[in-house]
Amino acid sequence: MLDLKFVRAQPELVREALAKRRAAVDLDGFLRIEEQRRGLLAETDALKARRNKASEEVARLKKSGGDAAVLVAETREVGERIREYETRLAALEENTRQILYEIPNIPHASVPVGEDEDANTEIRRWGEPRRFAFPPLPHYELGEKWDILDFARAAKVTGARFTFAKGLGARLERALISFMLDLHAPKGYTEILPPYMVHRHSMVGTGQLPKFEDDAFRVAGTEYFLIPTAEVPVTNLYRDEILDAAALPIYHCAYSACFRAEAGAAGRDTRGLIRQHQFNKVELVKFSLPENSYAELESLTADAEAVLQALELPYRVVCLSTGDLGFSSAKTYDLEVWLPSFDKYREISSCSNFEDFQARRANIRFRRGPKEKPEFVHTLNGSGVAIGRTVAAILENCQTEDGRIRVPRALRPYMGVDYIGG
RNA sequence: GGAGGAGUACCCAAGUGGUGAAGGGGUCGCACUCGAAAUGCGAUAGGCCGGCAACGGCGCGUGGGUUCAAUCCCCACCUCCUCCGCCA
Repeated sequence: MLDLKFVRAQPELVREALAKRRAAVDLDGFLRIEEQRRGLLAETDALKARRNKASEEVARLKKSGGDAAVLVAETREVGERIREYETRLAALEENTRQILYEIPNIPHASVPVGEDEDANTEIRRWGEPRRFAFPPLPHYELGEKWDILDFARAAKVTGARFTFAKGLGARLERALISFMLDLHAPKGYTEILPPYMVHRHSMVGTGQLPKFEDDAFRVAGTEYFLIPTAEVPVTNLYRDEILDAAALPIYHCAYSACFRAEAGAAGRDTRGLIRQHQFNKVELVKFSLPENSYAELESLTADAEAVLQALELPYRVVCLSTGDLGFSSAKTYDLEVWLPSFDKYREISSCSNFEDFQARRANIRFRRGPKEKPEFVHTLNGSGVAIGRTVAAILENCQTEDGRIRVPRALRPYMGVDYIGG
């Protein structure tokens, strides 16, 4: 959520930012309603001031044995007008809040301007895509070949976009989770195992709602949502709190299952592990002083990259353009891992600085000193990294000519084997 | 799921319809002190909204209601505690 005062003071800046994002928001309409709201609020407050004064007078009269009947009758009318004004005010407030909740964040000045992912800029590459002396198999064929991934039975038991991992496949998921958490912990990330369901307010807090309700799974008969990422519960950990500046920055890492309805993704990535309704992910979340958040974004991205480097998986870092940037983010680096079967780099991590956009929604603040006014923290997060896509990347990048999978050295202590298959 | 109890500030806690929401601890400031402790004095309901400001409004878990006026009365909900039931 943007700062209402900022929107009012700098509407042209906001308009420009929205245009860069190709976001359609009726800013003039919003400002008009917002002005009405403030006018009505002032009138309502004035009426309330009158009523408060009159009530005090009634109390005084009654105490001294006087007759307050006339004043009471007068004030009753004021009360009725207040009620009427408040009803109209509530409607206007609901209106402005709804619009404000659906205005995306303003991209940082360093974000490349462009319509879509074609305008993303490559920042750096690590590793060399391997040249295969044989035609590499896609991960889903390798997974079925060694009976470590079972898509058919998952479809039978649950439906499309679900998977059973079996044997060393299940072990590989578990190994990756442990490996990643163990890698992040020494860098100051306190591990969190969060609830996999949250209420509506938390989804609003991080920006998934109200605009993207179709993308989320709602548990029928409840107000709970399955989390699309651990970002939601972990960022909301400190909602409605005022943190001590000395406690910042706060780093958390969290493993969770993630659930996504993938609305609008029909026909895309239908095979394999790339796009599932349920997948595992280790997430990194930071709470930072505003002045440090861009430095924190760089180190967060480096911490996510460390995972791929340790697993010897070639990747590149791209900076998302204004047209490709997520709703809540001011700046995002995607890590894209090399996937031989696609002959392409595919997203495996997304590292973002949300500045105070989520903090304002979730009301997460900090205080610099005992007498200082609270300020909003900056929140950041990044996948560190998506487990399912890492499994896909390992199977494809580490396959041998006979179709076995050479386990990356860093993972062997967790796997207990050097090869999968054979 | 059932029965009972409770939610007031950083913590404990009083307040049962009427101007300022007691008191204590803690914290901050000042005094005393070489310094600290102890002591004394003072401050301390955060915060949010509107306003250039003066100031006004909101705020006792949340949302409604009754009333000229609600921390207080009524209704619903949320959370926590105790007991019962069920349960990995």
